[in-house]
Amino acid sequence: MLNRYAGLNLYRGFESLRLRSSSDGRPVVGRATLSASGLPLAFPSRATSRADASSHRHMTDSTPTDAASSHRLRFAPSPTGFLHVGGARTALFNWLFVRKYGGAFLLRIEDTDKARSTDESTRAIFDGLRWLGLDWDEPAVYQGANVARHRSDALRLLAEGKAYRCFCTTADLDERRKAAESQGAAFVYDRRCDRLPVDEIDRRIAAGVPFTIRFRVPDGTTRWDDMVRGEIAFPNADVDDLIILRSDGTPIYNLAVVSDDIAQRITLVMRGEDHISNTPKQILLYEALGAPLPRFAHLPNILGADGKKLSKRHGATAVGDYEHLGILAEAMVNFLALLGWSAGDDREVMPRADLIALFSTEGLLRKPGVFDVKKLEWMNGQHLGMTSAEVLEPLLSPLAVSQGLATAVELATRRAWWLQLIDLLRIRGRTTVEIVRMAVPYFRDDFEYDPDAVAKQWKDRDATARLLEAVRSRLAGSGWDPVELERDLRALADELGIGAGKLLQPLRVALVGSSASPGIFDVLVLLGRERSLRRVDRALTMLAEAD
RNA sequence: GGCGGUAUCGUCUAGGGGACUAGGACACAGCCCUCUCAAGGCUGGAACACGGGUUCGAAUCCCGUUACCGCUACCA
Repeated sequence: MLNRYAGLNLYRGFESLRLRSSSDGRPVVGRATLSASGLPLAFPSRATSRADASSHRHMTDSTPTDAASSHRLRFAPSPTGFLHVGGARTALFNWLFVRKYGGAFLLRIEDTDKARSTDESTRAIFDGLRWLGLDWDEPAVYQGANVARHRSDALRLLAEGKAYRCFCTTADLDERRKAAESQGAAFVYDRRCDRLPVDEIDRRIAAGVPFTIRFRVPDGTTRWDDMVRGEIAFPNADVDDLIILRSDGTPIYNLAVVSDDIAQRITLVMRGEDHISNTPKQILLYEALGAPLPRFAHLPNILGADGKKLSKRHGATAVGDYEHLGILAEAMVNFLALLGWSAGDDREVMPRADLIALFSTEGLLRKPGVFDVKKLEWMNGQHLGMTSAEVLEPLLSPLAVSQGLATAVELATRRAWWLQLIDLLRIRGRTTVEIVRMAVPYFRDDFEYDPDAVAKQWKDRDATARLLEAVRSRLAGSGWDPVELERDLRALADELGIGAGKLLQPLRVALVGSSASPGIFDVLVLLGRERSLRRVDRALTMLAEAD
């Protein structure tokens, strides 16, 4: 980790501030395009271009985009892990809002917790958003690049008497907190440092006693009209005097967010419900800083099957996990959109364009929802069925290659054939991974024969052998297209006096080793005459060999 | 503990005083279609947390209870 906070020189900064009555602090604008950590990733991708963003816009209906009231929303994840589905959902709603009503969707990486933030996580967040197709409209901002502004905002509050120095140590605070809790009481900071005489404060500063800066919460009640929950009010008495600047001069979350949201002129803060209790603190900070308030919207949490907030122990919770499981980004977006929002009618499966067109803040839900993987898979199957083979091919080819089914060159040479196979398989599978698995017998001869299918369809070995013998000679003389094959094979069944199924099922096992596959005549065409006959021959051999 | 939030089938939801013997979807079961599977169609079981109000009338409004979730850091 690079020492991105080097050179803060905090005590000097504090001193100079104390002598001055206001922070003259030249506004420090974060160098947004530069990653504080040196990541070469400031711009997301071509998908971020203005042109692209506006192409989304014209797909939606109406909604004014007059610059004066243009919305500015942001997604502000902390890079301490992979992009979680909860975070992805939050990002999606912010994105949907902007694509629907106009404005800008911003990305801010909250990397001020240097102990936990990693470049790898930042990359994972970019990858996840890119995969989902959630493009942001301005270069990503790194919060760590703005600590100077955060600090000057904190010092300004100090200078204006809206905050005070607190000399209490962490150890002391912990002890008092523990004591209060053991008596069943809620711990609230008793403002003892706010009552220190001026000369005592000066003495401690002179003695180099470390201090934090605490925001002095005013009397009254803080309320706001939450876009999803209606009015929420907190008596300020329940809001603790929060620390806004650590004793090492770095900012605390609530201050940093407010400072950045003001700087980025955010108009609507849409985030998870776990931030509800941070909101009064932040509103108070906006007011103290003299900045106009944004609107707030708190989305419900996403829960695991056990009803607890979704976390790693629930299994796959990173969006990247689902990408690897074979879920389509379109399906993931669709599914996530329905977790906390409803179109108001019974519409569930829909493409992104409809999601944008139908999105409305009215449809935002308050109740936490359980992440149901089964339904995600079903929805993915629906999307697979709606997506053309041409679109699916670039997704499936790498998988087929990595599974050793073929080389990329081979796939390219047999593209028409490959597309035809995809077309037959896409409505039968629920994930791309499953489709590739189903494709195995069409690529390789060493596929597995399903024991159950063999036991059931090749029960009477002699009879099956005679049957396949007949099928083989009929196949050898048949024209090789679905219509002729069907005609000839059905005729054979008639001649033999058996139902078509009695003939086709044993053949299916011979061809693909399973009792489930696309229509048998399509399978024959896909396999080709030579390979089909070879597989029948092999089945005959297997039937003869078996005791 | 304190503060805040939420409460309709197992799950996601529709519902916003009478159209509700509560609708749809996933999952589950059965049937149909059919060369199998998938898809599709049909059918079935399955819910308004509880208690008070308000009202001619409450899933819908109000209060309380309960349950669950979140927050309660010199984390974000």
